[in-house]
Amino acid sequence: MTVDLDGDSVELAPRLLGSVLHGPNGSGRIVEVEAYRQDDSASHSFAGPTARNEVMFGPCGRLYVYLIYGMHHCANVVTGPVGDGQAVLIRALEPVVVTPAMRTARPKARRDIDLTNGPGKLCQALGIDRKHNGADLFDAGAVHLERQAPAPASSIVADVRIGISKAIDRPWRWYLDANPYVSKLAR
DNA sequence: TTTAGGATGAACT
DNA sequence: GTTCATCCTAAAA
Repeated sequence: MTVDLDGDSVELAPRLLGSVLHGPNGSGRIVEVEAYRQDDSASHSFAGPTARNEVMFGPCGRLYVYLIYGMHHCANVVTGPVGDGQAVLIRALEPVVVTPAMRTARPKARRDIDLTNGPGKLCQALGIDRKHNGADLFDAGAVHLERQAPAPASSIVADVRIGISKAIDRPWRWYLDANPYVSKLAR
């Protein structure tokens, strides 16, 4: 059941493109991801387990949610075996259906595009916050993941990650080519 | 259209 | 006290 995510985040991240993340306010298809590993100075898990990142070191298939810049939440899918701190950051979603709840949750979004085209935005739109930290994504709850067949390799673009200051050279960000919900395109 | 800077709180040094 | 896997607004071009 969860065997699917029991591997290396760098291998698994691009294979999550196309799967659907369900939240309290609605659902979205994953169109942009980034991989983070323990041997990666940009990862929260780099320096070992702490109170904040302990979910990353737990079983795969759980949700790791944290607060960034004092006001935004970011959602990650934990991968790999227990004791290995790695995860895949969900950077952008394409709404399956734009629900009234998503609109209400993101009054700043003028266009549908602005609803979920960034890691903080998608958490706000779907209603995901720290109370969902550690949630089992394979358990049919308010927040869960619906696996779909991986997107074809020909539709996936690899690029460097965004918003980090360390290990900036690793091409561990993947997104669906030409998808309008991708937060930032290749330079 | 693009760019620069501020907001805001928890973890960590 | 500093850092941060971001977003939004206002101002410049």
